Amino acid sequence: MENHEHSVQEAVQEMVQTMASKGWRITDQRRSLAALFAEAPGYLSPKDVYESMRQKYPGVSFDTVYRNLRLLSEMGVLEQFYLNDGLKFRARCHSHHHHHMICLQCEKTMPFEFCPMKQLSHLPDDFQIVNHRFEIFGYCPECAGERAATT
Amino acid sequence: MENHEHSVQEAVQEMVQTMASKGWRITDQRRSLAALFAEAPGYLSPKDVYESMRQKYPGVSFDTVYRNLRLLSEMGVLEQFYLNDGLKFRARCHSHHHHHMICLQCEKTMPFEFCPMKQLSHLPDDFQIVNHRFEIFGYCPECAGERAATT
DNA sequence: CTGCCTGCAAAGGCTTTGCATAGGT
DNA sequence: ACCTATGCAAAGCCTTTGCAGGCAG
Repeated sequence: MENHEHSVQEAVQEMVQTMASKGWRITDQRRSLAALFAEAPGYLSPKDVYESMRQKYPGVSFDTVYRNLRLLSEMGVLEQFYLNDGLKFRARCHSHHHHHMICLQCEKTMPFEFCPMKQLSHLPDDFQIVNHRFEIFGYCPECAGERAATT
Repeated sequence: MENHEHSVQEAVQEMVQTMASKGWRITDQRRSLAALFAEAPGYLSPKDVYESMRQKYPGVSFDTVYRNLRLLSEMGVLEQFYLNDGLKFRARCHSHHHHHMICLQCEKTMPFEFCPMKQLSHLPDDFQIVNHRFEIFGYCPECAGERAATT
């Protein structure tokens, strides 16, 4: 939309190349799917994806959407997340490690740099850490504004 | 099992009283359900709960389990959590604020005190924070041992 | 041309809902 | 006695699977 136009293109290319490198066929739909996630500011449900794809491919079916979401997740291009109202997907961040603030209304995500694991000490040291999760939920500036206005 | 026998009883009482105070009937099954969660060291799936309840009440039905899990969640007695393999429940911690380490194998949870929000500064201050989530995933001492032994 | 990808249809899980009966208050 | 909670059955999602035809490589 603004000046990240370039990185969106890059992201699509990266996803497509990942698919191709694993021997998957690059269909129009899969390219569109990659573009959809590259541009999405937040999480998308299978239904969101279906609705969105249907505008361009009226005959698209739910099972194809599910198949590709699943495959893209298994391959690490997308990441799954259970928000309160079900399973959602977003492009996985391949850049440096960071965490997100997630808007409870529009589900847009905003990255921030602080990682609690750096500060963390004296845990029981016999617990073998594999990964972690840290998210802050709330309302983004736009949604917070709306809510304040209508209340 | 050991010396937290007392607090388990207390927890059951607390849950039962919460139900009663909202005008709900205290059936044997609901009391058992409360006991089940008071004693559970980690997360339970609806199926786990069903299997467990069935031992005591062979005629129990899945829909009753779901109904009560839902009601207890809405009332704040239980909390829901999507682990990788589906929706799970556990008794909500009513004590002081803390976070958990969660074992990827046995799904047992272990509390710890560190909260990243205390350390957190310079987030975009126009994001209106509502709540947050911080979990560390890995293997608990027992499961880590098993894994090391069998590998 | 070959074999994966798609759309269709149907099945599979998990969860919810409607109704008559059992049971708490 | 009243009214909620339960069990049964069926329906409702959401997601996956099997199959024949279409399309990328």
